[in-house]
Amino acid sequence: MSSPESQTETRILEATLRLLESGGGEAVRMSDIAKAAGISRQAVYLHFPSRAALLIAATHHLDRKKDVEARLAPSRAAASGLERLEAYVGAWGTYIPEIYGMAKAFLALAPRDAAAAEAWTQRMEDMREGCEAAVRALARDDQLVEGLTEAEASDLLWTLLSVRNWELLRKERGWTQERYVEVVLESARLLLIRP
Amino acid sequence: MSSPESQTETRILEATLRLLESGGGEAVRMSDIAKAAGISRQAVYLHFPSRAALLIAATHHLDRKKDVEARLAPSRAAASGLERLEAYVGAWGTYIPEIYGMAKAFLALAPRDAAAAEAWTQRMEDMREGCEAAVRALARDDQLVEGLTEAEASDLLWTLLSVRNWELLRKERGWTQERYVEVVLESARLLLIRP
DNA sequence: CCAGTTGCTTGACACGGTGTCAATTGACAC
DNA sequence: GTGTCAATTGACACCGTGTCAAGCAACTGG
Repeated sequence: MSSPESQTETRILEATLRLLESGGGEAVRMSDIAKAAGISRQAVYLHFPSRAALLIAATHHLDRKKDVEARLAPSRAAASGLERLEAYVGAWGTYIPEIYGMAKAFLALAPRDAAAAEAWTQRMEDMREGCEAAVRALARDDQLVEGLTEAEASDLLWTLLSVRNWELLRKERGWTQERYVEVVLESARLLLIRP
Repeated sequence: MSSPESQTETRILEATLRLLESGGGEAVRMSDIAKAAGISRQAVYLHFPSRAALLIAATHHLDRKKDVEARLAPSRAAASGLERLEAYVGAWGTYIPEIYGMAKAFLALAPRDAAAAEAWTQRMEDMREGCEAAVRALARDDQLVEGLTEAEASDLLWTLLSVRNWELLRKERGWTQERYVEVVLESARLLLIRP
């Protein structure tokens, strides 16, 4: 799980990310990854016991590469609840496109693979904690809308920010990334801030 | 596609719906359906050329059974834009749970089957037309929020009402169906109605 | 220099699920 | 009876995942 990561492992993970990034999603087979990494298909199994495990390892690799923590720092540092909300929505909204290939692979695998489903659920759970923190900050400022509990408000924000929604607006409906962030930000304000 | 539907075909379709309804989703194999319909696996292929085609036929069967048109009538008949929006959100919001099994199967199949993806996209396209109509009615009443084009407002409503969002709130976060409808309705008002 | 270990290769194979094909059977109609 | 139709059985191809065994090349240490 957390052994120092050999030369070859890194190559496999990098190849995986490369393939996922270029739209692949489901169509990234173990053999594709092996080929991209320049090794045999079987050799991949010497390092990762299953496709699900490889994908999970690849997300960790991606997180380290993208430095998730640094991105969330501004949100955590925000003075007011409103600022915190805005920073969080902005950060996550711009993070989604970078992890979309990964997300797609997980979402496609999840219905058939319990381990993948579990891993994805966990990540979404983590994301929801950010939502909760923002909502709590709003509540502390007495800025949270009436008519929603803190839990409900967190769920609503979490849903609004889901990768699927991003996919719908960006990919299906052709929104630009800028417009997506603008509208989602404004929506979050309308839904969560007391008028 | 639209031949009169034999005895056996009906039995297959009914069996399919029965299995999908009981949570199955992905785990509904051709052999399961055959067994449930009381025929051999191969016989299913005598009536439907592929799993995707069978699922598509099953949605049509479901639509007829659930009488989609009747459900949408109140929305179409609404006098004001606001009423139309409310009727539409209410109707669709209560329809989702009834088609959820079906939707799950499509969503799981779509990444690997172009025909299934196409069929699902088409259905979502139809649903979006309802959103567009509601938004147009709002605009006609001069009630549409500023800052969104009609197309954007339709997309936003369409996204808000997505099956995935329903799934997130109801299945992942444990919301009740009533609360889901209430909150989504109120959200639609907040996002789309000029204050 | 040889022995052992490590990391990879090749090739073969099992499994599960979809989809195809051929031969057969049973029922019903003319 | 003969033909036709709907279904059956059994076998098989294809794909992608995952497993296993044997071999090989390079490095390491005695």
